[in-house]
Amino acid sequence: MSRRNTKTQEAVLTLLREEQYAMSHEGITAKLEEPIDRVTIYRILNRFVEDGLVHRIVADDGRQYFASCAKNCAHDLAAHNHLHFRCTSCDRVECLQGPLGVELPAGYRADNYNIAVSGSCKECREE
Amino acid sequence: MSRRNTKTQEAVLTLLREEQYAMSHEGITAKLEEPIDRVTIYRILNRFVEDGLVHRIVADDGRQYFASCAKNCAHDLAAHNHLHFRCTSCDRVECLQGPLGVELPAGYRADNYNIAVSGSCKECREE
DNA sequence: ATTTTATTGCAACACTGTTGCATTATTTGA
DNA sequence: TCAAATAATGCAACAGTGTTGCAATAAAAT
Ligand SMILES: [Mn+2]
Ligand SMILES: [Mn+2]
Ligand SMILES: [Zn+2]
Ligand SMILES: [Zn+2]
Repeated sequence: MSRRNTKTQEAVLTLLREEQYAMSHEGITAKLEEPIDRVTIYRILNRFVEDGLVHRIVADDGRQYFASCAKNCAHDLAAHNHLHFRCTSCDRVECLQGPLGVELPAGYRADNYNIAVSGSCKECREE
Repeated sequence: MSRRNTKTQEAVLTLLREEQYAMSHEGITAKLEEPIDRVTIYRILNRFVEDGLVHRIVADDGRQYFASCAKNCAHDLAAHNHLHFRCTSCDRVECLQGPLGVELPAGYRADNYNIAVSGSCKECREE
């Protein structure tokens, strides 16, 4: 099942690459000029994650956020072992700095990292 | 709005204190011998979190898990800055070891830590 | 051009968690 | 001890997020 190129997917990918924050489905919908079906957006995002173009963060608000993988992203598990910050005021989710030293007990295997902190970001606190 | 003592709440709290894993609403429901209304359980759990008796983890399956705070838990934010592991085979969520060195950029304030890793636990991998 | 099948849109669904409101039961304290 | 105040409960309805089924559409391959 090889992928096909569509305007729709291009639009979503471009959006994610231009945006410096991780975006929720809602946020993506809001920024797309041409309306795309909700379900289609979800399917596109899942495909992107599957293909390693994008990574998924589940924040403590229980929602999924999507961020384009960095250019230097090796697309391996460790590359996504970094901190995410969700500001409860502006509701933006940022990918922060490099890998965190997360160590599991012997015998455990990590398949996915989901490291998120919520609070208020610098910008919001300065008001 | 002071709290009142009820059998229902006792039952849930006892369950959480006896269980060594963080439990989901579903898991709690399954282990309660006397049936309690779904909504009541949710409300009880939210109260426990509010009162600092229990902490809430949102795993990357998007669901909430609840774990009794350790006896030595200071009930401050830092005390919950530890790793959680969800096994995708047995679906158990464990609270792991001590505080992780999570550093935020200057000017940010953390209100909640949600550090979760999913994968397979030792027990499941040994099969 | 024709065929193949990945992608889309729509409808319906599943799941988790919340809110409104009347009822019940724990506290308080007269 | 009893009555009043109100926290906790149960039920119904709702809200939000994400998924699945299926027919229609459109990209790619021949
Ligand atoms: Mn990230
Ligand atoms: Mn924990
Ligand atoms: Zn902010
Ligand atoms: Zn396991």
